[in-house]
Amino acid sequence: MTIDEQIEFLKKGTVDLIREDDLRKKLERSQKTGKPLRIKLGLDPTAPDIHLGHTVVIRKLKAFQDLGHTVIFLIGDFTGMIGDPSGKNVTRPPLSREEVNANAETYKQQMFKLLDPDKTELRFNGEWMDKFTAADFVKLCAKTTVKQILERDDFTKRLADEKPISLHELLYPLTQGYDSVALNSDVELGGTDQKFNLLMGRNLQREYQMEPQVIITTPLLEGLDGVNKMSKSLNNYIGIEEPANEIFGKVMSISDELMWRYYDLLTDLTPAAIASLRSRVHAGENPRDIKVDLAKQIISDLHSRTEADAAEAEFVRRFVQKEAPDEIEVRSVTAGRQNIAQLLADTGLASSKGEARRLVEQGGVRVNSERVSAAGADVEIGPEPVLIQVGKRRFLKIIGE
RNA sequence: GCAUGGGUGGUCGAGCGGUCAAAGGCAACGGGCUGUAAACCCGUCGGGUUAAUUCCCUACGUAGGUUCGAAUCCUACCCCAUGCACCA
Repeated sequence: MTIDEQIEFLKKGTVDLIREDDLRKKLERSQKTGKPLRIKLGLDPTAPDIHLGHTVVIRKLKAFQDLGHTVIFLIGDFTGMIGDPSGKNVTRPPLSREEVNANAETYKQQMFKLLDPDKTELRFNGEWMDKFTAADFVKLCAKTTVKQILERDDFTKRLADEKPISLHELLYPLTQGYDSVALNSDVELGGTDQKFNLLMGRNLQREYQMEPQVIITTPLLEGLDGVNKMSKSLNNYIGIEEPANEIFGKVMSISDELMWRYYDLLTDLTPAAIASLRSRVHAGENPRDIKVDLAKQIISDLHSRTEADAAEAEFVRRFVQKEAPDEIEVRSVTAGRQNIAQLLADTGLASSKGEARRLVEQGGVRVNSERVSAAGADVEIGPEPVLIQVGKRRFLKIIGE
């Protein structure tokens, strides 16, 4: 690829590239000297549960790797104590060395589903931050101004809303920025929400007489609801380690509109290819089929092509032909006649008896595929397994003993 | 420390002596429509109990109190936010 093509490739699906000229210079130099660029991605030491939202930026890292550059995961074990300012969870208890290491392992394991381990470095900012003395820290603080820090959107807003800002939160961008100095990074990636922090790294490098890093931001992926950003706490996410069937189902439940967004950010299709899919839908093709392809592509990346095919087959059987799933958990209870509501509560299919009653009354419960209409109904539990279904997706087989 | 405003169900947020298991929104769950789309519509949404919207228990920061009766009033305490205290 020519440098121009590389830049096009790297730019795809990004929001900010600051600055393109700097990137060009770095790429050219790297090509000439054969020295790979150092691409940094900062990670929180907690929550090692990566979901599809994170993969947007990971895919971009992969793009750099494919061009021969080195990816550096920077685990913010020190900054983790601060917590990225967001108004909530302003301080977090420091994690132990063991916990941090365990989380780092999980990161690796999950990240390497997409990335090449040989071109990846894993670092901790504790390496240098733990050695910082109070004097060092003061010197670091001297590199910026209060006004500059308060420039950050989040702070500006909270100030205006009379919401609290803890002093230490102001230090977050500073320590994160310093990591770029310590790592001598050429490029730092992050979500658009990280733009301020990334720029801080650029500024600090300049303060430390270094060549400033290029920053690239990727959009925040909308969650399954299509509105909020994908996050675990909103429960609108697809985890990177979820079983293929789950992923398939979740992808199929997104809106047609959101599907295009996912195509843009989560597949390797070129913009032109995506446009042609769009025109097929315009021409009357069922968007469902296009969505099936999307689901399969995502699963292929995270699992394998075979699993993607299997997930599709299972999906068709379950939801198109409305048959029971392949594998259903079997539970045994005391044999005999049992009240249906009590049974649902006992087996955990409903969280309480009242809840169970409601489910039955609303027609959400089937026993051996027959809808149960009265909460007072009894079910005979014998040696033959009884199939209980709650809603569309919860199944359990019960045998009496 | 002082002043002011706050602490309500998963969450946001109303209620400010009875009709409050507590409006409304969001989330969640079930049903309908469908492509398990989304949107939309209907219903449910503390726990137990009943033939029943029947009765009981738990719940509005914590602990006491006033009252026939308190999420609502009083007292103490805890917690949170903002402002004030220096420059003036």
